[in-house]
Amino acid sequence: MPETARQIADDLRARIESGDLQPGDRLPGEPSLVRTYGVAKMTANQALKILVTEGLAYARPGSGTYVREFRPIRRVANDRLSKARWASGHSIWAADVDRRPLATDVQVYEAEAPHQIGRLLNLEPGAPVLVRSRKYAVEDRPVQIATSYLPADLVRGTAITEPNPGPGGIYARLAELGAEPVNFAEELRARMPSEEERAALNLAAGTPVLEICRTAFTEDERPVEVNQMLLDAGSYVLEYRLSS
Amino acid sequence: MPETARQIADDLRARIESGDLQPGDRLPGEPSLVRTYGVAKMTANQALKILVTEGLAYARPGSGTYVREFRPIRRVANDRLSKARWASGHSIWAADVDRRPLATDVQVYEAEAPHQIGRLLNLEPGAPVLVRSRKYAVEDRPVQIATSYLPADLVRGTAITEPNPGPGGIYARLAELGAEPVNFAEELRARMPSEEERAALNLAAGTPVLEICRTAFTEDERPVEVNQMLLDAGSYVLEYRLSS
DNA sequence: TAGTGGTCTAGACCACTGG
DNA sequence: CAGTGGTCTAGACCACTAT
Repeated sequence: MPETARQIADDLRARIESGDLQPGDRLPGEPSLVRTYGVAKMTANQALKILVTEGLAYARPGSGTYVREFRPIRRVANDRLSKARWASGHSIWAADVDRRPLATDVQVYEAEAPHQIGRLLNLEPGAPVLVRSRKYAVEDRPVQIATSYLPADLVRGTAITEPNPGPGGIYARLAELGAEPVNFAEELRARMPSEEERAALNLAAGTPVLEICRTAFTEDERPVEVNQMLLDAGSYVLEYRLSS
Repeated sequence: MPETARQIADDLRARIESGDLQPGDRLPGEPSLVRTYGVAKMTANQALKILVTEGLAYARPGSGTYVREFRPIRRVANDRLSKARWASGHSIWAADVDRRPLATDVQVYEAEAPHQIGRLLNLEPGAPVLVRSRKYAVEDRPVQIATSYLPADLVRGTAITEPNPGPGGIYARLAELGAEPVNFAEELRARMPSEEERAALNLAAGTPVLEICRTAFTEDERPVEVNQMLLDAGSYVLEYRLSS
């Protein structure tokens, strides 16, 4: 009787979705599945692996396979409108408030603009950019990697070239330079991570990433920053507020 | 020498990322991998399966395993700002223009408001809602499922209850009712699809979905529509434009 | 008909966890 | 220490594709 691994996975999935198995609960182990379904150990292994790749469970070698939990961080893209009375407190996904990611591993250096980035920033090919890359973590768990690119000619000699750019962050410093970002364009896509990305974000199998490319523009429509972000999709809910 | 399947997958992934293997190209088959790496057939199979679950390849049983392509549709969430001169033509991901998804399988019916939806619409528990569900497809390939919920008391007896609501769509009809949506809140999340979702969107393994919940508000901050969307992440790039 | 991916078995060894 | 998941082998059968 083929199709056995999928069958077993279906059974377990049903038990998860029905609430019979709660987040954090331990699933029946491989030996248990071998006994109750009369299959080979590897088939039991594959059944569990299906749930892991679906993001419904995670395996802890030597211990067991467990139902995964989903407690996302809320990222509100739009700051000014966020105080609007509409859409306050009305969210479909529960999210922990005040679990704010903290920046770590800040690295700042100058480099030649990558092709795509230079194009977004309206720079000549090969022009220098300031690169600010950092990782964000919550409770020691990495949740996001971000890399900002700014025209080197614009920011050289300012606090933006420091790992800690001072109060208000780099946007405050840009404002002091007469280049305050006021408009933003975000491009967003979801996909499975590469092996390096999996390692860098310490992702469980079956977790997609959200890739965001945000370009910041001044009042006179000049692009002054490109920020490329990679988010652990299992840790985030994004929120956008739009008018008109 | 363990770790073999991952090694093989790494080799193939490198060849894909280097451009040695182009999108659409056929990967070395299982028998070929068995010969060149001296492994068991099942190990070769698992190596290929790793690339499939990573979304880098897809398998066509009886034919071969091929490198996947990524030609997304661009979805611009914000309409009014979309004509801004900033952020025009500056996109990081190439996307086909004019591959517009078409709605199919439109179903309209009245039902009791699901718990979460009722909350978002500020309705009494158990209040009736009009449900409009439809599927969107491009070139016969399904790319999105969308379900809208509107307060039944508001829209009963209007063209909104028809599968085809007329020119301008349901928002034009809402405007005629004095309930024009002008503000929107979108919550967004990426995850792996369930089995049903995989089937409904005809998704390849290793393709995440984007789940979007959009609430529409009138000028006087009244929620009038909740639209729940499920997108094939491999088919979409989302764009948001923000001010201030 | 030959080749392909999909799946299963029965047994094996490993590294790790937890009491 | 026993129990867990992770992986590999060698062989098998199936349904499908392409020629």
